[in-house]
Amino acid sequence: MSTAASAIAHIASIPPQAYAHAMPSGRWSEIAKGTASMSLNGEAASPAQVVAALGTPVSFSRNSEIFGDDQLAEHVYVVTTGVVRICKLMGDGRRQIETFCLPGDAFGWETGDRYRFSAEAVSECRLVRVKRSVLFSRAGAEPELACALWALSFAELQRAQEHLLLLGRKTAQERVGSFLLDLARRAGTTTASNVTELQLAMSRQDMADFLGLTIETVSRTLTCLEEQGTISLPSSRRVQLRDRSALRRLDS
Amino acid sequence: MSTAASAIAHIASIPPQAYAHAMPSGRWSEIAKGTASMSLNGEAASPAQVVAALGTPVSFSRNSEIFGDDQLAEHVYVVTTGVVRICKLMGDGRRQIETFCLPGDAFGWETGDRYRFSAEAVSECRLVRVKRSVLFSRAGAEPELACALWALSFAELQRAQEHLLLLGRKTAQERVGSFLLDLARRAGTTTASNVTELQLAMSRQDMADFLGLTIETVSRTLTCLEEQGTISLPSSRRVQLRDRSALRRLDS
DNA sequence: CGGCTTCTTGAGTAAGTTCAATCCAGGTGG
DNA sequence: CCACCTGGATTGAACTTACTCAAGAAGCCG
Repeated sequence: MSTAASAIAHIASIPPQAYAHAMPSGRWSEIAKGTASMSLNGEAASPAQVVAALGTPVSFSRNSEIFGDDQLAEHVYVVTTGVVRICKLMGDGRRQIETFCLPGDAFGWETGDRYRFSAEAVSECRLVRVKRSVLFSRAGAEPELACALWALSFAELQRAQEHLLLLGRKTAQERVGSFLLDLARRAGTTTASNVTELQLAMSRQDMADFLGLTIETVSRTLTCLEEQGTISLPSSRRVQLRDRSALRRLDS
Repeated sequence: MSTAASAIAHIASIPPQAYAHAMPSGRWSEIAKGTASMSLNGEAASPAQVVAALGTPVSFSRNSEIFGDDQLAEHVYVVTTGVVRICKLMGDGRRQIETFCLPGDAFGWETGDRYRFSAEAVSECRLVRVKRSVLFSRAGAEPELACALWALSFAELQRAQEHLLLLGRKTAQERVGSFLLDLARRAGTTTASNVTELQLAMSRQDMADFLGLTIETVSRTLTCLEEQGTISLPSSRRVQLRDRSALRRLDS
């Protein structure tokens, strides 16, 4: 299979959008009206697909680094399968995970010439890598692409803003509850018995660094939610949401 | 003075950029190269000015609401003078201030049709109000405007990402220190004796809700920094940065 | 079955919160 | 001019939540 053909296969498999509710993107003129759609070779396409069409597929293995902090920023990435963590490190080793990128999410946006954080594969993952120079030089001539860039980075902004409230003002229970609900919305599968189940790609340490807690607090909080009957934990990486209203109460 | 003429006066007084270091914006084709500039009637212009050129000036008095959470999102705003706080509220009254907008900053970005937070004037302030419908319908035809929109909302994203690290992983001292340094960079004035002085437009409560702390902790932390000789507090709303290296150590 | 990593649990501690007094600056009115 | 009032800021003491340190348990893979 040629690189181009394989890229097309990748693009087709990019899901509609992990954050669809926050992404009524499309042509600029349509954002104002709230109706919006994009196209790619005549087919309807999400912003992620419009961007991914300009790149080539790449794969990364579990825990490998996609790019490092302060590295020259040459590419933007769109996730096809798997999970990526975007993190910032402090001098003494404290780590904050800014976000987990799921299929359909894009990362690596910069206005400067260097990345301001690092990106690592949480699980095996397949991405589409797009040259920034290609993206930006084309955006000038293609309003639809420009709009897609805006929509994708704007989705990041919304996510970050929600996360500020979580980190600034929520309790440990609320943080874990919000996290589970968010993951369920973006990547949950609902079983026959109407129970939503989650496969956690990330470790407890990753969750802790995302939620601004310690690994022990995350573990204890999950146990506590299980004792309350809000969730069940068939195994440490699998979570079933038993009482969504209780979780939603935690989400505020 | 006609509205148009007064708008032009406003635009001219919008500062280069509060977050200049994060905004090498300009034409799309130039972002990739790292060189970039915009123009307005032949004059060089910042993204904020390009956007503000399409709006009309408005004023708000201290503590008045500019728009509320869940309100119909019809406008984007650019700050000319004064300070605006962008906040999210939880059901029980807990508040998180996402950001303080200073002259040159823009706020009110949305992809949906409603605001997802409220905006209030911290001090008397003058803004330029731009219709979203105008902005977006023009962006399709004017790549330079599209680029300005992207640059402005991207500046917000970078600020939010920095703030995530602060809220997730920093101690009270580090939070207050980072906050003071950030304000100094964006709005500080350096006196003859080479001491940077800040005028705080916001109350201790605002600072607390921005930093994810309580009002008492903010107050105690400032007192503590003063006792260490890092800052001095001629009055509760004026801060002098005495030992910047100590502050930078806190900023990590 | 070791030998590894990851996760859980427990006990003690510390950072920051809560509640409750002041304190202080800046208007207002006598 | 000064007493009074008011909203914001500071300080103190007790308390709580989440952290730290330490020990086990549970998976996972050779």
